Amino acid sequence: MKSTIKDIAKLAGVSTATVSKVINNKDQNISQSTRERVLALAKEHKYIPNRIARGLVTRYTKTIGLIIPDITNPFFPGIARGVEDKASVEGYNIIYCNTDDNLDKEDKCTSMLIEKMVDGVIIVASDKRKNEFKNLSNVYIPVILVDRDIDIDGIKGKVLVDNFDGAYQGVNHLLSIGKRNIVFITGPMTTNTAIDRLKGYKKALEEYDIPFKKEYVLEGVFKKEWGYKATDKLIKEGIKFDALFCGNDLIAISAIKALKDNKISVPDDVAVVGYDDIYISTLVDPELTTISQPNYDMGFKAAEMLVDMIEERKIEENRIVLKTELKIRKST
Amino acid sequence: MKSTIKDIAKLAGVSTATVSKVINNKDQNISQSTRERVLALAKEHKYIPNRIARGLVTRYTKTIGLIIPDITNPFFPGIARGVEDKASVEGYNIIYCNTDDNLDKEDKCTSMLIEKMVDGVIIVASDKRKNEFKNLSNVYIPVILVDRDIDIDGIKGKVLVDNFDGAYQGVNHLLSIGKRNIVFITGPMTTNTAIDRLKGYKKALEEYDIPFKKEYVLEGVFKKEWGYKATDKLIKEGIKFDALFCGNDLIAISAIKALKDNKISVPDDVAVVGYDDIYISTLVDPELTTISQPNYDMGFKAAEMLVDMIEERKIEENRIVLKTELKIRKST
DNA sequence: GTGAAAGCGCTAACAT
DNA sequence: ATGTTAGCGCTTTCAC
Repeated sequence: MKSTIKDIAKLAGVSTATVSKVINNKDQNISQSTRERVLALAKEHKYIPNRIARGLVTRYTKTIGLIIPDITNPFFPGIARGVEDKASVEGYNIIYCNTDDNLDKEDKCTSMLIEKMVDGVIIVASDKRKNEFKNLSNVYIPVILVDRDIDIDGIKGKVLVDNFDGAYQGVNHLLSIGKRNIVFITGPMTTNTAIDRLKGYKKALEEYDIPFKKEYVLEGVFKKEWGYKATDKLIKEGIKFDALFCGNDLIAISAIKALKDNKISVPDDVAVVGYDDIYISTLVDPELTTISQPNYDMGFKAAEMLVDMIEERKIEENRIVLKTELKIRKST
Repeated sequence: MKSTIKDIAKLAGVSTATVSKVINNKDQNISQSTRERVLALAKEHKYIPNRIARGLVTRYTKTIGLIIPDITNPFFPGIARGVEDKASVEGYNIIYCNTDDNLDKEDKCTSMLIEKMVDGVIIVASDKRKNEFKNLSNVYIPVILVDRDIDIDGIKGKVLVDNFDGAYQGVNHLLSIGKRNIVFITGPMTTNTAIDRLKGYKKALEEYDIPFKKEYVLEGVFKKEWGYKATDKLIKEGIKFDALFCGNDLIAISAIKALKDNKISVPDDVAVVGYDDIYISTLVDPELTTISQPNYDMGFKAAEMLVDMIEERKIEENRIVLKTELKIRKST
């Protein structure tokens, strides 16, 4: 049977208050002898403190909530791992939920997290969200937004990635290797992510005095099917292009597939740049040139910021924008 | 400010006991009028019950622990998602930890989970583990092992995959298309997973009256680097082979890369079969023939079994072995 | 039908 | 240097 603080107190012949003090090594006013006795007994009887009970009185559970769209999407495990790594060294556990970018599920998650008294939450929120998280509004725990820059009331911090610069780098690279007809196969333009990247795309073109053509922007979804479909359509419609700048690696990889199926060589005829640098991008043929996103770092930084907030340490920045990195490989 | 059961009780002019009863809709002996009044007040004041407090008295927190080696490894997100999906419909949350197959981290995780009073745990445990989880031994919560079949005391259930049959199917397929010199590039033979697959490999050969050659078994690690290295070595050493049966898709994909780099065509010269069916296996060129593992189902079934145990429902089976499925694609 | 009281395991003043 | 007490928010038994 699990032993409680009472058991240890009784065995040591002291009060529970004393045991509590030595377990949490608070207060130096405990004699060395009782301290040792208590510690020895605790060890002997495999005493594991009950954090639930502790949390009820201290109001801190040492648990943080992590809400992401879908752990099965290769973009998110890096974030989840970064969060957990930092959280665990700080003594926190992670309760994680998937939302499929569904607002109802997000609300359900936040509600459950509140019930469980998490100390804070990290969320990759749906772009569809326009208003605050209703469950989080009347509760004073810090909430950090990751990856998606959405304007929501009550958000205490953000950890983002510079999408403008990322796209700029990718397109600039294509231009620098002589490509001039660069098609941008993007996800939904309702998201800041896609909007910022389009800006970066335009900026790069501008610097090379290349007029922007809106028929070179293909708006779809961030899924692999879209890459194939979009590329196939370009070819069938006879649109002239010599490069593809893709909204993510999945799109890029399936675009390459479409090109191959149409006997168009990569990178000679058409160069392809992806986005994300999911780790299979080095496994495809040709290896994919892509914009590497610091997912792990995003998670890590978010956890760091959150813990700092929870423990009321001084926060340097409550909006961190991480840089992406262009990885030049064989597809360009 | 968050309202408590006391607040609602005061507002409704009843005792906390009454509020508790209506919130948990226990006991029919509550008049319709008070029930409605309480419910209305709870809604109006956004009352969210505190499960931490509740857990302290009921001994159930509606939380389960999920311990996996590394969420960043494409094999695990499917399991994690399956677990969460089933758990959440049953009203449970997931606390997740990564262990990197490190026994110390596993022990640390289990200890934290006990501190947080989880109702049960699902674990993909390290093959290195020989003895029971010490933190879980004197606490009476169910523990379910997933994917790796390890003999540990105190385990209440297992959800596994038929590795013998999976390997048998893969090798049998290679034989059926006329391949006779089939190399098995595997992970460490210290794991039941690898051992069972070797058995399946042998069985298939036997049925075709092909003698087993131990130089056709290359033992390494379940990482992509190993696939390239092993294949490269085979070629350099001039070993004759016409098929590769790989321990996982990462190995297979990088093996294909090595073949291509050596101008060996896939599948004509050498056919390749992977294992796992991580979703990029349809994105590589050629699309990979592989053994599809029911990861999501494993997680889902494990959560189902665990919740059944926690809620003391009748358990049909405490050892589930799921079937794999051969996906024939372009690499064979 | 409803409430009073005890208690889950723990911590935090405040005494002593 | 240690103990007493109250209480975190909730459920549960038993009494009315």
